Amino acid sequence: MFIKLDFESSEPIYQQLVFRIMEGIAMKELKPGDDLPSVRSLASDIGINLHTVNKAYHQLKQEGFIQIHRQKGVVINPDGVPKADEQYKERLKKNLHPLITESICRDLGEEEFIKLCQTIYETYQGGRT
Amino acid sequence: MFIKLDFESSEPIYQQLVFRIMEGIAMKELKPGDDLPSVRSLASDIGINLHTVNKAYHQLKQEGFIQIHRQKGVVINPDGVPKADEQYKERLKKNLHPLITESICRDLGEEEFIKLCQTIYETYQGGRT
Amino acid sequence: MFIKLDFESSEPIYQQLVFRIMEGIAMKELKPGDDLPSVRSLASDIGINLHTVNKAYHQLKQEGFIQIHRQKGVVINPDGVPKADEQYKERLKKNLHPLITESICRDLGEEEFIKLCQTIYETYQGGRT
Amino acid sequence: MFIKLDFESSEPIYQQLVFRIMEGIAMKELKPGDDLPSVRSLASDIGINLHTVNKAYHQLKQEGFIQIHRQKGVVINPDGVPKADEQYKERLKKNLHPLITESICRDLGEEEFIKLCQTIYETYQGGRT
DNA sequence: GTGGTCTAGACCACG
DNA sequence: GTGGTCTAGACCACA
Repeated sequence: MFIKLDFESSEPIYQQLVFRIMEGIAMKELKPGDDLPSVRSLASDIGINLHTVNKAYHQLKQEGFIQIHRQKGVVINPDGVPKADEQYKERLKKNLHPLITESICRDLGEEEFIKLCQTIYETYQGGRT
Repeated sequence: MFIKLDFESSEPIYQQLVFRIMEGIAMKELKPGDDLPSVRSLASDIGINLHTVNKAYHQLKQEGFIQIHRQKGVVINPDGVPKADEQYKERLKKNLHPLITESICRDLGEEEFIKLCQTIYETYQGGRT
Repeated sequence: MFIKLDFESSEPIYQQLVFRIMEGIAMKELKPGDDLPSVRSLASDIGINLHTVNKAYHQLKQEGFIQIHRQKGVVINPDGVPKADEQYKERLKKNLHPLITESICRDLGEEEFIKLCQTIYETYQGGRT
Repeated sequence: MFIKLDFESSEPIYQQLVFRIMEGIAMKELKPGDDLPSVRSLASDIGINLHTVNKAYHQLKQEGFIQIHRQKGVVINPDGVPKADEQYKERLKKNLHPLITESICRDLGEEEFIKLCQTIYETYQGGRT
């Protein structure tokens, strides 16, 4: 797990962290049951405050990606991550909408948009090599 | 132009407003050269602060969607909206990335994801009905 | 809204605060749409840190009791509080279980236990007088 | 005595253990004078730390449920478990209060709440089957 | 050692 | 003035 954050970005650090960990899961670098570093060690590794890590972990817990055991630490949800349900699809749609709207305005066609998505999907094709 | 904002959303009002106007353009309800309501009238129509409308307009101007003339008012850029360039594609990719990452985690396949995008694209197919 | 907390208690302050606000709702002192004090003012009123209030508010938001508007402040969910669903009943049962278990051990009969519950329910009978 | 603990729960292990043993007593599986496993054997049976079992035992002793003899081991209090006194009722009430408060907020009526309690009481009706 | 809680103080975006 | 974020540092319960 190499975690690289962009401290210049307006995206909150804890949010970036959430996505970096999701990336690890999508990449199969992190598998159900795997340990995650403790809030303290991860915080000091990245050079951020432990509360920031905590917030990221709690959001991931909230969404069912990880489990937090009081004294033992943090693990990827051994039962696997919750599947996409209707609620998630709605959320996804709502997030996708403005991106597509602007793309249409800028004359970026459906085919090209989808090709772009596929490019990103390919990033995850092989998983860890 | 019916503009509906979600005041409960965590998305800033001005940002929502920007996208609503982009939607109008994508829907062909707003065409190059068309007038937009003045800051004042739009603000009072929607019932929001002047500054909020102002911020939205300036962001749209900044991105080349509209022109703001001191006395004549606000119009959709008569030369049309700037096309998608590499810089935009990069931005789009960056925004798309986390959405795709989470979808993969949640086992939402590429096909389904793309189908979802197409569903949204269809919304704009006919333009205003 | 008079909010009294027990700083000696082992129950976290933010948790107590959550229940005090729920009490206000149960008592009909707080009705859907009502404003709640800002995190800062409530914190200084009670004499605790604003982060503690924040945590309480976010838990209430999470459970659908309140809405947090970025700049406008905090209100009781205008659509009313979410009804008890199966999930809640399960949680309630799980919380009730040990209480009943110990009561049985201590020879406190079902009738007396229920009478005790009724006593508490009566507290809320009239609402605010 | 089958003891099942939920290591994912936020409830401390020793607390869960206390309630499991109370459950045994409420179920009449454990009767006054009965032996309990030694700290060591119970800990290794369940796969938890010695200290954790110790803490649970001492809490039970503190409340008069069990007796701990240096060499003879641990037994359920031969004089029976202490009856519910006023102090216990106060504690019970305090624990019940927030559960009832939230139930009222969620529109779960008194009748249904009591029915739920009765359901739990029934679990103990027949004792061990 | 772990996470949970609380405090204190700071800066920022928003409206 | 509002909530959102981040930092820093402290104490506690648990195992």
